[in-house]
Amino acid sequence: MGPGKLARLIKHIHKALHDDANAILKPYGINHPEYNLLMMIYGTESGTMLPSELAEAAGEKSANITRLTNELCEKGLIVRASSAEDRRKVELSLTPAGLALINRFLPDICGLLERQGRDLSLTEQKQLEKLLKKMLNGLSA
Amino acid sequence: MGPGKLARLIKHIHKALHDDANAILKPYGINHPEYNLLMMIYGTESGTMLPSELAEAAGEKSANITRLTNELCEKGLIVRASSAEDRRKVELSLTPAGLALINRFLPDICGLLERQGRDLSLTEQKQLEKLLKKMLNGLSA
DNA sequence: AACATATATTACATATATAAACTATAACCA
DNA sequence: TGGTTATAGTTTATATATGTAATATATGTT
Repeated sequence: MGPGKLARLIKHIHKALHDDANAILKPYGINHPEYNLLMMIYGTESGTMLPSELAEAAGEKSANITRLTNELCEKGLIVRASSAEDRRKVELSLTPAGLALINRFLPDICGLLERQGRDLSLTEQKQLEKLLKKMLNGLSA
Repeated sequence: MGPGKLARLIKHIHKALHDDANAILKPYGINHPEYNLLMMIYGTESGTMLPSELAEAAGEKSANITRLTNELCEKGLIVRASSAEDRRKVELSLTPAGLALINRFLPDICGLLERQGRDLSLTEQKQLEKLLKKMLNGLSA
């Protein structure tokens, strides 16, 4: 195998995923990083996440999280509330408008996800996920 | 599988690969995108590539290629020469200094590539490459 | 010659990374 | 208690990276 071949493949796929997602999300007024944050909050039990948790999960720097969450707040999609137990912490949660937006773009996103996986069987997707996880283990992150 | 799980894995791996490569390359005065361009020219038969070919192969916009190749020119690692057959075209090739730099950082890079694959057997690496290629087919790029 | 196309660059706008300083709160400990 | 240190998040400034659109130049076409 050519040196760095896996790295190049990953780069191309990452770019394609990013561009496709941005194209779909643009009509909804958000970009891919903002979408990721919304979906992470959406996916929690409690309905809230801390900026530090988002930074960890999204692989972004805290300064970027502040910028991105500022944008989401200005758009009225999420709100900040200081935690009752530890008032240094900031709990981020979806507004009704944020939830409504998710429900509006979800069909489009599901279509995208389906297209992304259409060339792989379910078994292959599982296998790919397993291998990627294994690969990630060996890396600095 | 959670929706977008593959996309998140790809994102994290891409970031880790990018950061690791940048850390290794920094002492040599170049970054990961610049390294990619050098290695692509290095890998050709003719020893030269056009900006448009680099853009295609690297998945970068042509404006980015101009910027990156400017930097490489200023560092004396590559040179521009207008093509004899079609003077719109610009042929990019390595200088002796560029070639020497590649030979200097190659051992470090090989070490990195080995570490990146250390958690996967050769069979698994082949399998992963196959699945990634298949996935890339379904994407817009 | 006039027009359309291809290639690369330029100028501008946006996005992201990095690092330092700052606010507020919490934890610790003598 | 009072004083120190640590943590969470934001803010600010700066640097780097990338994307978009318009421009210049060369080529091909009719």
